[in-house]
Amino acid sequence: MPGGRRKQRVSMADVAKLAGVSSQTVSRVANGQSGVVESTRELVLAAMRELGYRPNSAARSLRYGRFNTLGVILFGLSTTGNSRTVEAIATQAAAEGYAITLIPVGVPTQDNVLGAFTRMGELAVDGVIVIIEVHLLDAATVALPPGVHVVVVDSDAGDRYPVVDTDQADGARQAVRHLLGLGHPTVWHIAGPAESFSAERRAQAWRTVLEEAGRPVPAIGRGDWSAESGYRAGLALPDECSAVFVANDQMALGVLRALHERGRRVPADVSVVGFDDIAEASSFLPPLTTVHQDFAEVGRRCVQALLAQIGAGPAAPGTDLVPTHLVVRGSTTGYRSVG
Amino acid sequence: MPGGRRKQRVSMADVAKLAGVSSQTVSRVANGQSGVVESTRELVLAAMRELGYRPNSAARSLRYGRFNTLGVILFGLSTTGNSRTVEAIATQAAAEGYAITLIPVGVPTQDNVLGAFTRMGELAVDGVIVIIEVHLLDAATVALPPGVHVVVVDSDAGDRYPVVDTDQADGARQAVRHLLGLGHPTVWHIAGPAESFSAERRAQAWRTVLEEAGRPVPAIGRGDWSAESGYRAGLALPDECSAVFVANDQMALGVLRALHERGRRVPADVSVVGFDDIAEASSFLPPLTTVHQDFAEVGRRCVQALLAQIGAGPAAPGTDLVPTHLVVRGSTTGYRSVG
DNA sequence: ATGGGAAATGTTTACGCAAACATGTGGGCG
DNA sequence: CGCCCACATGTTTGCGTAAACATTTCCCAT
Repeated sequence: MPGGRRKQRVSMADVAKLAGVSSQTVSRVANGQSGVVESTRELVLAAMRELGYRPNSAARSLRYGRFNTLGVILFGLSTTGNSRTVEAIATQAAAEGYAITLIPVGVPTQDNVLGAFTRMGELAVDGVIVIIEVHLLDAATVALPPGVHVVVVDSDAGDRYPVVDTDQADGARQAVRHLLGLGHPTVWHIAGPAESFSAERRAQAWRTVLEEAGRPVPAIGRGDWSAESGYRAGLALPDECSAVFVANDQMALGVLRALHERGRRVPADVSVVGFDDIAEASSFLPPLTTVHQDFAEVGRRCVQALLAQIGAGPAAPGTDLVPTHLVVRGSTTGYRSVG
Repeated sequence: MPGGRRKQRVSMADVAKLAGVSSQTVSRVANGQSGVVESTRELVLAAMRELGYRPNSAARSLRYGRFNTLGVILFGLSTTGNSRTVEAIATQAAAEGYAITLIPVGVPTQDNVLGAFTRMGELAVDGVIVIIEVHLLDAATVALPPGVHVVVVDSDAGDRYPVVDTDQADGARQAVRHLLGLGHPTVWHIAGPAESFSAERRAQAWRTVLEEAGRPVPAIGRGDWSAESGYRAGLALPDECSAVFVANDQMALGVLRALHERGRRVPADVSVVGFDDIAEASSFLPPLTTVHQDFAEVGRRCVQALLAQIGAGPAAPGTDLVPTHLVVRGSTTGYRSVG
């Protein structure tokens, strides 16, 4: 029964023996180097096919000192932003000849982050992209093995590492100004969790715009990014609220439901703006006005920044902001004083 | 300028020299083997810390012949199911001491799939999980390098590989039976793309239940899983439709919007059932009755099945189905004859 | 024909780690 | 007091690859 017991992997030496050449010649053929006569090349290729030869990447990595792999440390793929960013990273990395290794951190405790960083030090990666939006990163950065190339997404570590991020603040500004421009006296805000940098940055921008416009700053609402939490926050909005900027689209969905249940029409009575522009936003009832994030571009820039580091040595800290833009749909309209 | 040029990585030999022991002793300490006296261990650990030693996983892999890494081939993380399955896979793999490498296939053409499989052959992975729901897999399987351990998700490759999948058919049956049980004369269906196995299996089960119940089988609608396509399909539903089973929650969202625009109330005039139970489903207007999929369990079983193969040799083909269950919310209600 | 030289191919070596085997060291027991 | 054994530590070796260097081949110019 052939194949019952898996044979050893085929090495260059095996191919060389079958082809009757030296293993170095096999190596040359495998790497497409010149200096191998056509007939020999054919011979070697035939032997490779016959034996099903596949290069051993461990040996190759050992030889070259590089893995052609990037690590991505994150908490979860469940948030829209993360999965889309990771997808873009994977795609861009593949285009550059790199594979990506996922290093999930289960629960966002500091211990776990430290553990992931430690493990990562032993992983076969040439560089790391950290997608950890919470403040935990602060304390953990000290544990990052020295000499490891790092790019951080969505954080305020811009003083220590190269950071790529969506221009959260500008997106929030656009959202709030849009609502003020529609004549609303002020704008309520339902923010994400306090530990999140994005949430803080969006909330901060919201507050600043209101203050600069001399408008009252209403009490802030809080959610945990989930639609359910948005629903609860929506129920808590006061009756005089005519415009609300919600920190992400999922929570905005919950807000729409809460307002609906309270008999408040959107946008006639209340205008709602979200953030992210998830694919479903245009199918909400009503279609959601929201801030579009270019996750793909974030992923792309991450990879480029990291590869640049790997190629040219450590990069200067700093923040690279990807622009956002407001997409106006049906959930916002001009202010009409409430009876 | 120290650090301007990155120093060579620290090897066991460096640590050994500093600690004044042999590299083998360093190896023993690094792997926590017994047979090293405490004082020596301390010495070595101190040297490791001082030099910032980190084991080289390429050398380790070369030595052991294993990578402790699993590959995941997929088209994209943009679908809810994929990203949640991948997350579960990553988590479970991490718990078992394995990292996971993502191998994205950009556009689902056969060439690209073949390319990914070829590349994968050269990747540093001990096994592969294939998450490719479309029929393209058929032709591509021939390209899977022999001797590579494989588990497939969401496919009909059960005759060739071990397959783990959600029990699509049973979920669809529950959905349709629920609607019939509410008194609806028949049930419309908006299916996913024809190339998708899941879509086909859900549609097939829908048809079978109707036929077994002796009900008329209405013309099938089609979408591409997106909310937008669900919207279009919803606009196309005939007026006499009182119950519709939509192949995923995103499309169901679009259907809800379409029905709303047409002035048809849900669930009073039309009952709607989705599939997936995404987190947002409970915040739709109205909250969506849908079939819950346990993506986490799928991911877990994938990893377990794959590791079992790696440990014990090739596994028999076959399909491992993860149960689903219907979650009844506000989008379905008893049939009332229309006008 | 013959020497020179370029092109083709072969041989040696090191990458970092750890198993297998070899050596050293000290303590217990007859 | 001496022998032997258990345990600590050192040395050798090979995993698969490819750079660096060595050798062979063969064609061409003289």
